[in-house]
Amino acid sequence: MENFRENGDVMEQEDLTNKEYLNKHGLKNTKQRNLTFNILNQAQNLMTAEDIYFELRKVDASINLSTIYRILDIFIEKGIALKSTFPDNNKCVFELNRLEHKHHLICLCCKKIVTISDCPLIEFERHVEQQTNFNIIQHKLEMYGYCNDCNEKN
Amino acid sequence: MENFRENGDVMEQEDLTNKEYLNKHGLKNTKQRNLTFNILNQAQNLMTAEDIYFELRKVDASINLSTIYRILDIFIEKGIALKSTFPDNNKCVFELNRLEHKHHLICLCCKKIVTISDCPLIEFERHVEQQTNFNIIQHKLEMYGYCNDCNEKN
DNA sequence: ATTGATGCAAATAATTTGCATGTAC
DNA sequence: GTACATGCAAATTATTTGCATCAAT
Repeated sequence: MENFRENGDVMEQEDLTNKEYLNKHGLKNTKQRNLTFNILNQAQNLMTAEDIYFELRKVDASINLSTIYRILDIFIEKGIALKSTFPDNNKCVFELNRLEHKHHLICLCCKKIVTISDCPLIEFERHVEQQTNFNIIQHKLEMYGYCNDCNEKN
Repeated sequence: MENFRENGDVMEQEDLTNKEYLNKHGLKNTKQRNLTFNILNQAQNLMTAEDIYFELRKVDASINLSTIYRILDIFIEKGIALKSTFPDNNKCVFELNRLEHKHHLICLCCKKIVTISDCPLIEFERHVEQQTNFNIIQHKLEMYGYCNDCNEKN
């Protein structure tokens, strides 16, 4: 039911098994990658490598944190996942690269993160593709400011 | 000569001394903050905390790296500066929050970073402000894909 | 059979912190 | 004078790496 962006095309994840999806990206279909993909796919929020690790340990106690890092690196290189950092802490957070993606608005004062569903960038992406000859497959937009509560307090 | 975004308004940096600018943000005007601001203001590229540190040491050998980190934290909290991380290495890079800002397009394969001068987000920012009651003062947009060279190789 | 992936343990390196001293207001 | 900023040294912690073993193709 989820849509993924795939080299400029829309790809229906339900059309492919995880194995097919991984193989398509030149990746072996290992248990660890499969599980990591599933966790990210089900995630409601951005997850740190450790969050993913703790989830995976529930399923398989032998899994290792450095494996998660290696999987995330390769997912990022393939454009399967996206990595961000937010002010406040320096952990990285990860999410799948989806067609139906969200952006984030962060309060610089209280660090509250608000999710924005609209995305104004579809056309702009095309424009940049033509201008640069890149094949663009994802983007990340973060907006920063002060929320109403913090504005009123100051 | 540089324009800075300041609580939704455009502010001409040349109108204010660094001291006035820092004070306006509730910050004491210390030598270290003043120098850090100048370095970031003159920077052509994104700088790491260490880059800034090495530049500052040319001017004042007694300056300390942890001070730079503290200054950057506070600049970020005030919306004076912006922090990013790129795939490949996990150092953070910093830049001033300018009206005339750039965005980045990154090749997931060779990690090349291309600078995009257009920004399609001015109106969208207003829209999100109304929707969320935030006072938005900056944003960060990164696009990811594969460059022409890497596409041809694969 | 081959190539690449994983677990483990140890290393690395970026960033943070406690505290005594210094400095802007 | 007071409140906050800095330098220093030490601590923390996220992330990476080398290597032997294991698993997918």
